Amino acid sequence: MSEGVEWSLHACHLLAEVPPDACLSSLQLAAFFDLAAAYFSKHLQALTRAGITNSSTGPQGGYRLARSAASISFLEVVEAIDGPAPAFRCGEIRQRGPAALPARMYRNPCAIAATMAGAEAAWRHELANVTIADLVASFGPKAPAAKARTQDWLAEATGPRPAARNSTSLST
Amino acid sequence: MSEGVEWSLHACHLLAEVPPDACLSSLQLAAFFDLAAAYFSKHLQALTRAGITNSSTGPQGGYRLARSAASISFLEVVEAIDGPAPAFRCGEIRQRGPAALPARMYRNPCAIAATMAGAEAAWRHELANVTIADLVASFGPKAPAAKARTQDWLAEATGPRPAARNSTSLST
DNA sequence: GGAATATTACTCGGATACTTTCTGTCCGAGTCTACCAGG
DNA sequence: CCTGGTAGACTCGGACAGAAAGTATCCGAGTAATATTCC
Repeated sequence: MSEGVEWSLHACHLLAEVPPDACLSSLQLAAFFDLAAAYFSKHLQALTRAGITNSSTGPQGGYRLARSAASISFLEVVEAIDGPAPAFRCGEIRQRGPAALPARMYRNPCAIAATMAGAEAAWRHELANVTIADLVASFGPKAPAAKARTQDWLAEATGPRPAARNSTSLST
Repeated sequence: MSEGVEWSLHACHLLAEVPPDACLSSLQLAAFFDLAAAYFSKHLQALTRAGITNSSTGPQGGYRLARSAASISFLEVVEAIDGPAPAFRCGEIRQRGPAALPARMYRNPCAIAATMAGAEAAWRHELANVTIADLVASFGPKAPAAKARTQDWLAEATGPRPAARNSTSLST
């Protein structure tokens, strides 16, 4: 599984903690998790393409959740990054080789493919039943210190306009 | 997921249909499914390394199941080919960045990693509950024609010694 | 004819290239903000 | 003082290299059956 899945889930969690009118740029998100900003933005683009996040350009622009955190499941994020294709792809090799029968004889699905599909369905079911909102809900009680720290960082990131922030530039 | 998983599961199914004293070489197995023999043997080696199959060298050698088909689960085969590592690997990125806390504060597992692990456990549970014997049991009733065809091919492959097969060689 | 032996052919196993996917980086198009000039 | 225009800087988005894993192939070590030779 792609590493970007982990990054994207954490990003969605953080975006869910942001006030609804504010947003975070890819640089801010990358800074929060200490990730390669350029590569991370690639995954954020995928989230936007999937309708999970919205993006705004220009100053004060960035990403925000496109809908409520309760409506975004883990599965959606995973599929947005890794694609909707199932991990196991049946090549129908049972229809090949000297002992094969005419194609019309294979009406039942391959038992191997069916089993793998069932396992994958169970996996997807688990991921579909957990949302970003669940993540947020468990964050406060389980890690109050981290939550407070995050809120402070968010207030710093979204609150003050960067109008007069570099009064003391380091010009030679 | 690697394509070799599909190949290996089909190979185990075919090996389960073979009489206990006989065995099939990698060339025979590859011929049955019309696969690249050299690459396919690589996966069969992995199955042997995992203790799923036994191998014999020399003429009349080949692969056979190392134990009963009922004791070989799909999960074992998948892990033999793709490795036992979980698909999702938690990079603990929550511990990075400017809002991170000292490492000792992170005693609870990452909620994201826990969710992904839970989904993967469900997937593994499904695969652990299906064995090669189940495959064999469903093969006959569901596809009698294919089963008969397979048995014929196996009788041809394991039965006659290839002593005097090339009486008409194509020499010049 | 029977048995021991050398030969032969066939098997697996690991070491070696090639392709696709994933990872990582960069620059351009578009947009909002802030500043400046004019009325 | 207010308004319009302009310049600037910041954002996303897609196009461009590098690394890793998966895919495909080959040849060598070892073994069991076979054919030969001798008794």
